[in-house]
Amino acid sequence: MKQAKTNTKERIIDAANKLFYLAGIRATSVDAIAEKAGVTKRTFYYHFQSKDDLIAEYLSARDQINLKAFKASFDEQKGDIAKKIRAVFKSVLKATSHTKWRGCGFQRTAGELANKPGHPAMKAASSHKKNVEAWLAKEFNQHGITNAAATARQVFLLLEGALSTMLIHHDTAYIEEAGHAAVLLVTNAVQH
Amino acid sequence: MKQAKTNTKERIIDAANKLFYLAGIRATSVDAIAEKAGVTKRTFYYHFQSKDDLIAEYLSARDQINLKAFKASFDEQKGDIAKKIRAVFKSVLKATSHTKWRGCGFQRTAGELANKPGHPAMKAASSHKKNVEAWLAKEFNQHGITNAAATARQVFLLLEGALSTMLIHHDTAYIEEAGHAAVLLVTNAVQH
DNA sequence: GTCTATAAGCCGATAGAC
DNA sequence: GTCTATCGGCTTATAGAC
Repeated sequence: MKQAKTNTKERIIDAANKLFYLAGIRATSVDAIAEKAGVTKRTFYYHFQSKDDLIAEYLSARDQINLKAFKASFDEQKGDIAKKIRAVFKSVLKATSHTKWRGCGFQRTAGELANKPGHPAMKAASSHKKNVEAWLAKEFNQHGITNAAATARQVFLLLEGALSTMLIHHDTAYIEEAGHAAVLLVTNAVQH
Repeated sequence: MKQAKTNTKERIIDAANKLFYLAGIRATSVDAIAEKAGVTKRTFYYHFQSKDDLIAEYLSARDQINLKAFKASFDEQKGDIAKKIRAVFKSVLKATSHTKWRGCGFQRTAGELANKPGHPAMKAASSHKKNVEAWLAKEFNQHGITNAAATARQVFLLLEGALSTMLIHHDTAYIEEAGHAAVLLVTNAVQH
């Protein structure tokens, strides 16, 4: 029945999410995913056309989850736009402080697929990052920042740089410094 | 004789450099590297203990090459610190405009090895990024910026964010916006 | 829709010759 | 220091049964 089909597919995506994020896409075999999901490979290939197909679905499923986390930390913080941005970076600091944190899954997947620009997972990564930047631009615009698009891009770049660097150095001081710079740029933009 | 040994080893590293950067570390086989270098696998394993060994040497060899490129664009530009930083971002714009550009090799390698924190290649990536940041801090300090370390880190984060994002979007507008923000932060820091 | 079994090939690494 | 040959295992994906 339909119910069972959906559960199985979601269980496979859940397993892929954990394994892909932990060890990377190419280092994770279909065998390992099927085993973790508790299904055989035959079942796996019933639900997914190929491993590439699963990779794309894995990233697409992460898009709204990550975006909602950003929005939540922003919306929950009361005060001016500088305070709200500070809250966003603080929530990233908290997320990246976990020992299980292994960088940004979108960045890492894009890195692994760098030689396949048309890959659906690459499009999913691009789409997600555009969504984050567009959300920032929308909020900045609503908070009276005239050059909202440019400022949003600058804040976005600081965030991405910190995510990338913290994967390499495992030092949360980078997201803090990124937050300081972001607040500086936003405050500066409000006054113009 | 020693001469021949050195040439062979360098030829293998050259081949690895091209293939690793093009397709990624895990997607590149030792077979493919040996073939491109024009040696057999037996010869490969005479010069390198393992594939992991080669990965580390590949990144270590890139450290000074990249760093010198940064320094050159900075030193060649005459004028104040803002102009020099603008020149650095402009040189990155030029480098990332090539169709063969596939992101930052250090970021991509670190992403693939995210689950192996002690891997020598991860240490090489960390070391390289620290060198870039430390070089910026040194220059900022010499150019009379009081909070040189913090400003250097902010500029570094903008650079890293742009490199990461351009791999995903293939849009050089990001390095331009990063450059604008960097100049803004540096100019602001000079005045304090 | 899920199972067992297996294809066909590529992976990193090694053996022995010279 | 470089060659040919090959190991054992893992890879994505498929075949046929129920």
